Amino acid sequence: MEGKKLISATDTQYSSVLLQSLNEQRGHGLFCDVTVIVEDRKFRAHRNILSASSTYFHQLFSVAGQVVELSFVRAEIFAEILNYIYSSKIISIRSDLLDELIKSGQQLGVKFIADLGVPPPEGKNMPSEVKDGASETSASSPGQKDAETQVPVIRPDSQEVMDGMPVITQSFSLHGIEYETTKITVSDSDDEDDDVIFCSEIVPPKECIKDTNAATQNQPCPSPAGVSDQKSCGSGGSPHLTSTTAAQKLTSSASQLSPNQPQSSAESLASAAPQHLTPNIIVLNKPLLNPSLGASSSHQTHVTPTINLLEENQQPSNNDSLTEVETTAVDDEEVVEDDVAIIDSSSPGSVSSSSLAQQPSTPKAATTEGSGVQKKQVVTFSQEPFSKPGEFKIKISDVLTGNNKEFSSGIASKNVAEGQKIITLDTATEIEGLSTGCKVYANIGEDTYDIVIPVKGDSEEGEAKLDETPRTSGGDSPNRKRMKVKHDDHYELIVDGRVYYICIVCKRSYACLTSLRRHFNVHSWEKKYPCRYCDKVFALAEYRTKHEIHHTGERRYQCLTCGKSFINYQITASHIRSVHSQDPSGDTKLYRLHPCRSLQIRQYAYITNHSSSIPVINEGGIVYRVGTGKDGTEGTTSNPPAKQITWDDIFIPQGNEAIFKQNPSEGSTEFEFVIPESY
DNA sequence: CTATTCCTGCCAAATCGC
DNA sequence: GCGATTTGGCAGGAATAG
Repeated sequence: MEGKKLISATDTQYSSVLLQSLNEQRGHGLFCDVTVIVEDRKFRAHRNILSASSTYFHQLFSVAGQVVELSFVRAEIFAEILNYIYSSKIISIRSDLLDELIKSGQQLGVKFIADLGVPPPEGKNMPSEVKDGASETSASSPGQKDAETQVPVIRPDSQEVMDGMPVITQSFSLHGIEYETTKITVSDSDDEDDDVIFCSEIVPPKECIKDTNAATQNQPCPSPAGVSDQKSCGSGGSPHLTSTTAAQKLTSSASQLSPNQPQSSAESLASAAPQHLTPNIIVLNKPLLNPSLGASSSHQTHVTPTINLLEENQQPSNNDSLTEVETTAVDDEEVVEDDVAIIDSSSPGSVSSSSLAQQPSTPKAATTEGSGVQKKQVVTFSQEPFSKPGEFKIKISDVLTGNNKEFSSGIASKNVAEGQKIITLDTATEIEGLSTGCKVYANIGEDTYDIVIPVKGDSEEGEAKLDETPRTSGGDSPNRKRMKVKHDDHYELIVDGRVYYICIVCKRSYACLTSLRRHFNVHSWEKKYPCRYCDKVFALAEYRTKHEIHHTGERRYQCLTCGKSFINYQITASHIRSVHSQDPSGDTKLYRLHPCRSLQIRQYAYITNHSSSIPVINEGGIVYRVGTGKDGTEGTTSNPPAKQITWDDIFIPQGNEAIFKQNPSEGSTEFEFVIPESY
């Protein structure tokens, strides 16, 4: 016994080194597994880090996919918060942004930042004073240069650190630095993109992300990942280029996690709920369903689900409307107990109403939606005075929609006010299955709306399939029976028994899941469809096909009245309408669609990452299929393998009149076509 | 105004999985 | 072999560009 000792060793540097390493990884995009879209910026990060630092993300990632979007925080603020999460420091934030930072910290459940707004007990330096001090120091601040060094100094005893001197408490240090507009404007130009991840390019974050009013204007490209693959795709068939910049909201509030005492938590909820409202939130608490989750199991969870579905055409100019809504909609109080942060980032119901009322801040868009801009907003919030777990009001703000007629009819019938409708439900009747397919039932009058978040279990991605059927109890979506689900790419909104699939990224709704899947590739670029004749890459096979038609010049649409052939339906229809004054979409077929000769239809050949199937065209104009598809016969589903396509194959005349005339606008590509001039 | 592109419901063919 | 699922084409309306 003697001589045996227990030895403990603590690496005091470990945590900081670890954090630094993680931050470096973030900077290089290494192992980042989530993209947070804020305004039109994208932030790559690690789920674990975010969820460990933020109760909001902790909740959100129990249901969300790899792409989440926050609409209640501005990008520059979120950048600061993210920097803090990865560095434990808040560096050089403008004093006038501090309030917003604190508020966002509260919303996100980042305790440290949220606490900046809480007066420290007994005479410690108050962040509010800090803020004031910082702002005051703008006039005369002797110590600011030093403050720039950002060396935190812990001073256990409170000292007066006003007048621009760094304000330091036991738990944090905060420097007040004079903010110079011009200076910031200059510096942010390089810092601004620090956390913005476009495509696969990741710039290591620097520590100073300063404000810029023009921050959102300097985004180099609002395109989603994968755009870089598009090289010179230009306007020709690159729909993805415009797809993710809209003000889209996927937010989730931090629900309330209370410590062991159910009653106290209920009380806290009861006290907090009347004052708080969570705007556009999906809150799904794993602890609620899975008591085996360590610490979570000891907490009672209050869920404040809000689902905000907004859909609109990708009009960057509209981005702000809802963002403003969110930022104004939170007036938090925070209940913190011990180590468990209990965040109620919900907001007063009145604010919610205002948030919805602000929606018309884009009245123009709202009223034009009839032609295609679609907004669907479903917001649930706690019943104010009677808030109990599971009891919510749901508001549906729906701006219609040219496409989803049924959807609009279902909701729109509720009320219509200049395109925007706000529906307030009395109660939501049930919330269950939150972590594995959150399901929200909302009774609106006689109609029942089901909101389903079909999260695919714990699947990382790409493999979850089947097995999920029991997740949604109602058998609402037969399509999901054996659906292979590769991503958490959508929500399901069930309106009167009809299932609508909502893209999690842009919130577009689809009546068909296949349509959504097809669409989602615009965001994910999981599949890429390269043109076989040029560098262009498309997110949809059809776009590529149509584009390639322009290379080949084939005219498959033939007017039955005059025999003229056209390259696509639109031209054909236009011709029929203008020349023959007939309706091409009528019952009588006024045109004929010839089989595609130049292209191998139905190829099931696409590339995911490595493009190896782009044909090579030799000098003789012969197209060699290089590489193989799934089965080794790329593009030859219906043709013998290794078939060579020649330009003669491409320009086989169609019948007697199919003599192609190369339209300068459509066929003058990089290839020389020998085309008869007579047509 | 015209041409072009984008979008999405629908459909059929190809493929997958049992 | 069969049903389910995936894939891509088509129609036709809407949006956008010139």
